[in-house]
Amino acid sequence: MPELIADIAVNAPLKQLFSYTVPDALAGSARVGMRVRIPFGRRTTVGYLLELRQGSGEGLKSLKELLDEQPLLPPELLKLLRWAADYYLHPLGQVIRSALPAGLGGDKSSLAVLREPVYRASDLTEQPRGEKQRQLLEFIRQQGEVSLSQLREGFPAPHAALSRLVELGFLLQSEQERRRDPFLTEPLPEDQSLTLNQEQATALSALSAALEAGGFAPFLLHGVTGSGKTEVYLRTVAEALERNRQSLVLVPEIALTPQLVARFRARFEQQGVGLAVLHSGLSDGERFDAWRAIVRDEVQIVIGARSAIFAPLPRLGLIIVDEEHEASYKQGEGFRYNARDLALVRGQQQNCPVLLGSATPSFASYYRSEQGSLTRLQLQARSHAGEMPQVELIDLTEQTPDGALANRLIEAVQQCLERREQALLLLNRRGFAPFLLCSDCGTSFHCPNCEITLTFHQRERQVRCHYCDYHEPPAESCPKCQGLNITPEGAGTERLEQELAELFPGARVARMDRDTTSRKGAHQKLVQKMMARQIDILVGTQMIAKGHDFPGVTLVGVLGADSILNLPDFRAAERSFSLLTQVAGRAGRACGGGQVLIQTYNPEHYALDCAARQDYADFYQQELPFRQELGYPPCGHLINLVLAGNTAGQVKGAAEQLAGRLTAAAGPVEVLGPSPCPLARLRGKSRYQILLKSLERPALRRLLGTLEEGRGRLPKGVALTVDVDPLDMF
DNA sequence: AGCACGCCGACT
DNA sequence: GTCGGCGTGCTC
Repeated sequence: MPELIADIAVNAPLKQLFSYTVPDALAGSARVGMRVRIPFGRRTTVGYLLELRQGSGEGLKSLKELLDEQPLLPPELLKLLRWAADYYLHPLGQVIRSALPAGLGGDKSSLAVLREPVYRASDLTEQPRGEKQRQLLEFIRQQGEVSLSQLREGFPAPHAALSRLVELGFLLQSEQERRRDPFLTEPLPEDQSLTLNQEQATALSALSAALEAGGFAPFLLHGVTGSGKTEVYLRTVAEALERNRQSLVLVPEIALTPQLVARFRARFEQQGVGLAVLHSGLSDGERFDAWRAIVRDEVQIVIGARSAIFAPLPRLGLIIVDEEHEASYKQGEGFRYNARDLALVRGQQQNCPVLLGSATPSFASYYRSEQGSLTRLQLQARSHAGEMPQVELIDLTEQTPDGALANRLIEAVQQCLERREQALLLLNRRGFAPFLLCSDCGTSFHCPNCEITLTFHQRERQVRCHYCDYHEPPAESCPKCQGLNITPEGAGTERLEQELAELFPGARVARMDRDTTSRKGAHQKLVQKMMARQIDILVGTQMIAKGHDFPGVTLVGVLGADSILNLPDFRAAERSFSLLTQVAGRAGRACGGGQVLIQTYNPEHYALDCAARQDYADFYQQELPFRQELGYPPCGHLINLVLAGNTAGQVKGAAEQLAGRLTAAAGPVEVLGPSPCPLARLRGKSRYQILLKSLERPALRRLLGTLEEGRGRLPKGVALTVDVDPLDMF
C-alpha cells in the first residue's frame, strides 16, 4: 500500500538522503523545504525535507514534527544548495545548515516569532476627549496602519491612551508579526544621486539590456577606485526593481562597507523598498526575521556578506558581487564554498544577470572576460577626483633603513604633515614585532600548537599566535640559556605606530588593525576621526586599503610589500598587485594627485612595477604565461586534500597511501605531494596536503569519485578535508 | 557528528 | 569480580 514518503537530508556529515514516512496528520501540510524533526539512530535530530513521493513505507521510521509552517527553503535555493553540495563534495545536510541563519539549522526548536499590536483608525470621525488621545488618533489617521513599536518612537508610554481609544471604538487593534530590524532606529542617510558619465552610462545600458532580455548574463565591471561603480550598482538595482525583480548584493564584509550600505538605504528605503542587510552583528532573532521576510517576498533588496548568496529570494533578478577579487568570498573551513563563483551559478540557474565589480579584478575573472565568458565593462575615468596618484618604488637594496621607514618615506611624511594633510601607512602585520629573539643564543619563541613564531604584542604584554590565538606573557629570560637579552625583531603595526610617534612628536598617530578594531564600533570611530582630520598619520594592516575613502589623505606609504610577494603561493603576485593598487587608490582622492611610496627589496618585480603604474592590463599580460605554463587556475583547476591528525608519522603514512591510490587512478590529473602543509602544524594537528591539478575539471571530479569509495580506508585519527578551488594552501 | 556496543586495565 | 578506556560501526 503506497504511502507518503519524505526524503530528508540530515544535519550530519553523511552524503545520502534518508527516507521517512509522513504521518497522516502531517501529510496535508508537509512541503519540500521545511525543517522536520526526525528520529535518527538512537536520537532525535533536525532534517531538511527535500522530496515528497508515494512509495512503500516498509522498514521506514516516520517523521515526528514539522518545524515550519511555511517552507524555509524555496525550490530555487534548494537547487543551488544541491549543486553546491555536489561541486564542493560536502554533505548536503551540512551545506543546508550553513546556508540557514544561525540558530535555525541546529537541533534547537525554532526561534520565537515576535508579534505586536497594530492600530488602524475606525470610521468614527469625531474627536476623543483627551489631548494625548487626540494626538495619537490624529497620527494614526494620517499614517494608516501603525505598529506599537512605531508609536513608541513618537509617543512615550502610549499604552493607556491606546486602550482607551480602542475601547471607545476609535481604533481597531490587530496583531502582526514583527520583524526585528536593527536599522529601524538608525537615521536614514541622505541620497545624492549623481549624473552618470559616458562610461557609466554605457555600462548601465548594457546591464539594462541584459535585464530586459531576462536571461543569464555575466558581467565584469572593472572600474578604478573612484570611478563610480556604486552608482552603476544603484541604477541597475533600480532597473531590476522597475521590472519587479529582486536584487542580491554581496559585499566582502559589511562592517567595512558602511558607505555602500548607507547609499543603498538612502536611495531605496525612502521609496518604501524593502531592504535587508545581513551581517554578522545581527542577533539570531534579527537574522531569523530577515530570512522569513525574504522568503515571504517582503524584501526587494538583500545586502550581505558571503553567506547572503543563499538568501531565499524567490524573484531574484540581479546579483551584484562588489570587490569580487576579495578572498573573504571563500569560506575557509567546513563547507568551503566561494560565494563569487556560486553567484555565477545562481545567476545561471535563475536566469538573471550577474555583475562582478572590482577596481582590481581577480585574475580569474579578468581571464574569463578576455575569453569572452564574462562581458567586461570598463570605467577608466575617476568621476569625482582629479588625477591618479604618483607612485614611486623605494629600493631597499640600495639602502637598508635603520628603523621601519626609509629616509625617503620619512621626508615625505614630514612634508605631508607640514602641508597639514593626512598620511596612510600600510604594514600588513599586526602586533609589535613578529618574533622575540634571544640575542645570546638565537632562540626564538614558537607556538606550542602551530609551527610559527609568536608575535609580540607590547600593549597587552603578551606573545600571541596569529593562527590559533594561543598566548602567554613574554618570557623574562631565555628558557635555553637563561640569557636576559630578549629582543623584539622586525616590526608590526604597533611598533610602527610607536616609531612614528617618536619621529614626529607633534603628529597625531593612530592605528587600525584587528587589535584596535575588535570592539564594536571601534572601526567606525577610527574612520570618523580620520574623516574629521583628528588623525594625521594612520597606520594599519590591509584593512586601511579597503572600503573607505579618506579625502584628506595625500600620502600613502607601503612597508611590508615583500612579505606578501614572497608567500609560497602561486597567487602571491596577484595578491600584491591587488593590494598595492587598492592602497595607492587611497591617495589624493580630493584634489590634485596624491603621492604613493612603496618600500621594497624587489623593485623590478612586475607585480610592483605594474601596481606603480596602475596598469592592470600589463599585469595580466605578464602573469598569464605563468598560469598557462604551470596549469594553475584559471587555466587549470585545483583541489587540495588536507589530512590532519595528532602524530606526524601517522598522517604522513596515510597521506602517502592516499596519494598512491590517487596516482594509480590519476589519468590527466597531476597528483602533487603529499607534502607537509605550509603550516605543518596548526592548532595542535600535523598536516599534510595532496594537491590535485588538472586542465580538465571532469577528470578531477572522476578521480575524487574513486576517493569516495576508499574513504573508509583512512586510518582513524586522521581527518580528510577536501578543498575545491582552494584560495590559499595554508 | 553523535551514540552505543564491545573487548582489555585499575579499583571497591 | 566491576567501572570505564575509546576503537568501530551505524544511523531511513
